[in-house]
Amino acid sequence: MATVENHLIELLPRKDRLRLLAICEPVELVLAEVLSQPGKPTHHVYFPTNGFISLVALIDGHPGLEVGMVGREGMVGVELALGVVTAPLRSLVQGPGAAWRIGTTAFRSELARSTALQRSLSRYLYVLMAQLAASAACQRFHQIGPRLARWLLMTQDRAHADSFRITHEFIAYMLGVRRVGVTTAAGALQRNGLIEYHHGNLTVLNRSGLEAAACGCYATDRQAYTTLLD
Amino acid sequence: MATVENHLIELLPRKDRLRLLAICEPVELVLAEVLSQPGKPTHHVYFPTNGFISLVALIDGHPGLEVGMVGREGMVGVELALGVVTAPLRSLVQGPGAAWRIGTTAFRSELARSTALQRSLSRYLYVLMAQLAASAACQRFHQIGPRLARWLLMTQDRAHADSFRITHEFIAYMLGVRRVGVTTAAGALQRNGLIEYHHGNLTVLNRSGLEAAACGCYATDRQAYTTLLD
DNA sequence: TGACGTCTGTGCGCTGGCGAACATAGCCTG
DNA sequence: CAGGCTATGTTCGCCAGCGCACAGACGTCA
Repeated sequence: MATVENHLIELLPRKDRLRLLAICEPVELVLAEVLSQPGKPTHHVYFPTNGFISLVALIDGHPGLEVGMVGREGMVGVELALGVVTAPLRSLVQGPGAAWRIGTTAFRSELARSTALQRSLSRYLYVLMAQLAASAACQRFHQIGPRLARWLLMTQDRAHADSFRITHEFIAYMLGVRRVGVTTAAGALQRNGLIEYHHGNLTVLNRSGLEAAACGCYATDRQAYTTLLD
Repeated sequence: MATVENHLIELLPRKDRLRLLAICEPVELVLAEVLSQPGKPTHHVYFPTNGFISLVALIDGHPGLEVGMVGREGMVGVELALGVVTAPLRSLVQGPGAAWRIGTTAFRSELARSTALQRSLSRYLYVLMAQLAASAACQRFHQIGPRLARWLLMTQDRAHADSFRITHEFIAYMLGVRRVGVTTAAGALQRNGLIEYHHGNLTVLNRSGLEAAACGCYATDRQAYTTLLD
C-alpha cells in the first residue's frame, strides 16, 4: 500500500494523529463487503485510504438507495461521534482498496481524549448531513441522466482513477432505478463521447463534459467538502 | 403559554437546565416564518415548546422538499452542535406556537460548558440523520397515499391536536408533489373516514386507521425517537 | 348580501420510469 | 474452441404522477 492517507486523520495535529494511528490496524476493503448493517451494533470504524464505500438506506422490503459515499475524505461509523453504537445505514464496499480500522471501544476512548478529532468528525458529520438532505431532493427532482453523471463523477473522485469496474446493474441499485434506465442513460453518455465501457469496465473520457451533464448536486457537494474540510 | 416544555431541555439535569433557560428568551412562532435559510449564518437556535417547523431541502430552482420535522422533541440550529454556523436547510414554521430562543454565541458557550447538553444534542442529531436518510428512500419507494398518511400523523403528533389548519397546496409543497396529487390522496382518506377537511381545516378522525394507511417510515421514525431520546 | 379570494374537485393529454421478457455479445473456463 | 455465464441492448405494455386548465364551493368582509 502506498503512503496514501485518510483526510480526516491527516487533518489532526501530529500528536493526536500518532495516537490514533497507534490503535489503527490496516485492513483490506473487499468489493461487495458489508461493513455495517442498519440497526446492528457498530464494531469498528473505518478510515478508507483507498477504495470507497456506499451508504445505503433500506426500508421495508425495498431494494435500497444510496444516500452517501465515503472515500479517503471520510469515515464509516460516524455515529460513534454522536455517542450511538448502532449503525443507521448499510455500508457497502463499492471500490476495493484499503482502510484503517479501529475497534469501537478503543475509538471511543480516543475520541474522548482528542478534541481535535471531535472537531474533525463534527465537521464531517455536517457535510454528511448536507449530503443526505441533498440526496432526497436530487432523487426527487433530477432525472436519471444527470444523476448518473453525478454518480460517475463522485465515483471517479473516490476511485482516484479514470477507469473502474462497475456494472449497469450495480449502478441501478445505487441510484434506485431499473438497470434498463441506466443502460439507456449510459448509452447516451457514451454516444456523446463522455464515457466508454465494456463488460464492467467503465472509463471516463471527458471529465468536464461529464460535469456539464451532471446535475448541480455534484458541484454543491464538492463545495461543501472543500469549504468545511480543508 | 402553558407550562409545556421542550424535550431536549427537559432531559438535562436540573443545574444545566436552569443555566440554559436563563439565557433563553420566549418567542412566538408565526406561521410561514422562515427561521433559517441554507447557506446563511445561524443567528439563533430554537427549542419549540409548541408548534412545529419543517426542514426543507432546496436545490437549483426546484420548489423544495421537506426532509425533516421539528417539534417539541427537537430543535432548530443543531449545526451549532457540530461547530458550524451555517444553516444547511430552510426551516419553515408550519404549525404556529412558541419556542425558546438563544443567540448563537450564548448557545455555543453554554454548549461548551454542559456535557449533558452535548450528549442530548448528539442523540438528537443521530435521529435527525436517520430521518434524512429515510426521507430519501421513502420519497423514492412510497406512493403519495401512504406518504400523505405518514405526514399527517407526524404533523398531528407535533400539533398536539386532532385538528389543524393546512391546505392541500401546502402539503403538496412539503411532499414534493402536485396539489392535485394531494387532493386525490386526501379524498381517498376522507372517503375511508380517516380524516375530514373543509377549507384549510383538517381533522384526524381515525388515528389508528391512518397509521395502517401510512408507510412503515412513520413507525420507524417514531421508534427512533423513543429509543434514543427517552 | 354580494363579491372576491381562497380552497378543493375534475378532466384532459403527456411522459419518465416501471416490470417483464428476450436477444446479443463479450469473457472465462474447461 | 465450445459452452456457460455475465454484461449490455432492445422492445412492449403499463401506470403514477406531471402540467395545465377550468369549475365549483366555501368564507370573509365590505
